[in-house]
Amino acid sequence: MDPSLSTRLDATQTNAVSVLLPLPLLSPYDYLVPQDLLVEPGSYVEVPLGARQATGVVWGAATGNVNPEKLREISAVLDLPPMPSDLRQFVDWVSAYTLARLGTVLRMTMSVPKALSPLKPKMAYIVASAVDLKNESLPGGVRLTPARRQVLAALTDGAPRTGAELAKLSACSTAVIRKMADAGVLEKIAITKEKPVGRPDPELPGAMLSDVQSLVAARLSADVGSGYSVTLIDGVTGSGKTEVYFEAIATALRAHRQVIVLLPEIALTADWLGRFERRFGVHPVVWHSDLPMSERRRNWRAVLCGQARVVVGARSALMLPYRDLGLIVIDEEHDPSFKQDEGVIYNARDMAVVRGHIGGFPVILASATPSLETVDNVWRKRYRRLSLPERFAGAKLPEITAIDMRTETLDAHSWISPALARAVSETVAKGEQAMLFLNRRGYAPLTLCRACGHRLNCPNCTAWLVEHRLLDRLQCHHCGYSAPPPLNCPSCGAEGRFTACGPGVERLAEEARAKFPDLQFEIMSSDTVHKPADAIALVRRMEKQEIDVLIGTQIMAKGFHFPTLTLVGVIDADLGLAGGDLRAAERTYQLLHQVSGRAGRASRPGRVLLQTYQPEHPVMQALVAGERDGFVEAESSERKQHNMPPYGRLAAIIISGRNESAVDDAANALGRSAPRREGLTVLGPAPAPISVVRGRHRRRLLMRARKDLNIQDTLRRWVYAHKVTGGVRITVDIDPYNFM
DNA sequence: AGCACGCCGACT
DNA sequence: GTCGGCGTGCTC
Repeated sequence: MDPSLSTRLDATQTNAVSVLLPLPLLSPYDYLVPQDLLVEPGSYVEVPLGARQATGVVWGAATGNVNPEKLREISAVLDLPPMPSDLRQFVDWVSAYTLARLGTVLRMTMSVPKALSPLKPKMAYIVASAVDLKNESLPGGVRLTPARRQVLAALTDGAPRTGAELAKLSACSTAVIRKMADAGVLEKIAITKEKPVGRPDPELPGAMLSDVQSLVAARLSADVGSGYSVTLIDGVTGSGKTEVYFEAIATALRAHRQVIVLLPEIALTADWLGRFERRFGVHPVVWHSDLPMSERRRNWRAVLCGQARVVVGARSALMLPYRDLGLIVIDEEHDPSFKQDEGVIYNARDMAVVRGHIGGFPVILASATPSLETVDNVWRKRYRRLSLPERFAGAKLPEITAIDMRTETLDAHSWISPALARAVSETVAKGEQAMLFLNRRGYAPLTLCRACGHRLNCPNCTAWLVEHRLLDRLQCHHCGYSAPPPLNCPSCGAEGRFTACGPGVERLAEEARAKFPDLQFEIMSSDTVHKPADAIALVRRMEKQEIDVLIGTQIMAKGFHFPTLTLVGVIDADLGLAGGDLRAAERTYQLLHQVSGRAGRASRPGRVLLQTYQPEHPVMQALVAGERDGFVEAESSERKQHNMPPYGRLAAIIISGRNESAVDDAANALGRSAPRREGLTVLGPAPAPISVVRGRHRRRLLMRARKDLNIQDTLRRWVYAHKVTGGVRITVDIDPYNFM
């Protein structure tokens, strides 16, 4: 043993531990453990920090890298089960991989500070022991009025009720109750009741599965409890992926293991929850960003204490303190929304696999259009693939045709080609419905002045303002800026000379209404559908055939089932291909495939028309020919050639700040000191494509490295050796998806 | 994240 | 002369 270490341990009497705090700190702090406190790794503790108290987690042995005389004592151990060790390992791993500070990653797991302390007790009433209900004799000569009789009746089961509950049950005012308490008829007690979360029942009958589905379900179930594995369920839309992974969930439940299901935010629909409830008898515990505080609190505690058995949510559900996690399902694994772009920048799909590896349990990825990253892992035999090739109940995949827009003649300010218009008429004439897809919100993406050519742009960002005619406002989709449309041009002062350029869904709806005055149209975008209830209402109206044509953005693409929808028209199939995004082609393919899947989901066959100016593009060719695998292989060899992910590593370094020259200086300094070594290139600095967002100027550097190089080490030595001032911030994005 | 310290503009 | 803006730095 190192003698200096032993004296140091003696000096601190060895009863010190390290405590990680949910603050932007790089490492844990050491604290003394008082004799009367019992702590273990993972204990949630309260510690003094400067002048205040903070809650943290015991991370392990003392680090010993601070003067022992500076150490202060842990104040209290919270009355909670300790943070499980696999979650602590996971926090360490995520921090090391993403280069986010350790304390910042811990904070994601402690996102509900109120959940750490016990619920504050409420006052409730029970019948006083002196009251004899049989003889109706009340103490202190209190008369038994009808209202008072009602109150006593509401309490006969012995359960305490709050004043408000009791007043409601017995249809009287709280004054009656207070009076009865004062007279000694009721007794006031403190209660801390927490509504328990539902317990899913795996033994309820599941859906009828086809032979292939049963086989896949059985193989997934066999994995549960036998260690780490990753399986891709590769199944076309409507092949019953959900019902199949439900059986794996049932197996995990029988084995008393907790389960996470991650869904893209917009796929967490009433439809999905309904299917879960039909299979397991209750709603799952849900977790997403706009959950009310009381529910967040309850769910967080239910996860830690083990009452929550299945948690369904967006990516942040991965960071909750599960005590016996045994299965993670990532539905729509290819979806780009699993990548978090702010704060701790991470990809929930990849981190879920890591969590499965640390915890030693299976991870299931499901998709009809798996990401190239995942397919490559299948090819390299790191993941297993199970295929569901058939649409359930005999439904056929839609036929996809391209409309060559170069040969169609369209009027000015018109985006629906004659060919598509004909298809809409035919479809509606058969008593079926159509969908027009345009992935652009609002009326028009650009407004310009015909007098001087000025473009209306956002005061905080280098972006155009999007006109939203339904709201009569101009909006910036990058920072949320919103203003009424001006009368005069801010540049030349000309009045009423503005002209809208390009279509959004609102403008498309205007054209469609003019072309088909007898049909019913409805717009579906995040502007018209805010709550799940809005979506349910819309689905109902579709089912009742009150809508002939649905016009919308990508929120229509997922999780909705419209039985008599048989035509999908894609207005601008090329839209996502512009811009130098590494995954533009892959993403466009996935999105258009997804939207196409809305057509003909029941007994009637569907068809899809893609309006494109480049029908020879590999994405269009693959969609039309139904050649998904060929497309993925072509995309793969393209990426391989350029050493792009998944065949090389990528990291973006973003330098931002309000002072443009300070940002430039910092970016140039980073560029000059970029590491030079074999197998590694650094590009930039260059202004970000949207160079100002929310008033912050941004420059980017891009690092590309061979797969066997440890880019985190390189980045730490390079980027974090720079100290920046003047409000400049440096962010590192490992495996970037967003190049804006 | 808080909170204190510290150095430059408009007020009792 | 002070009050106060929030930039920088520290908390075991």
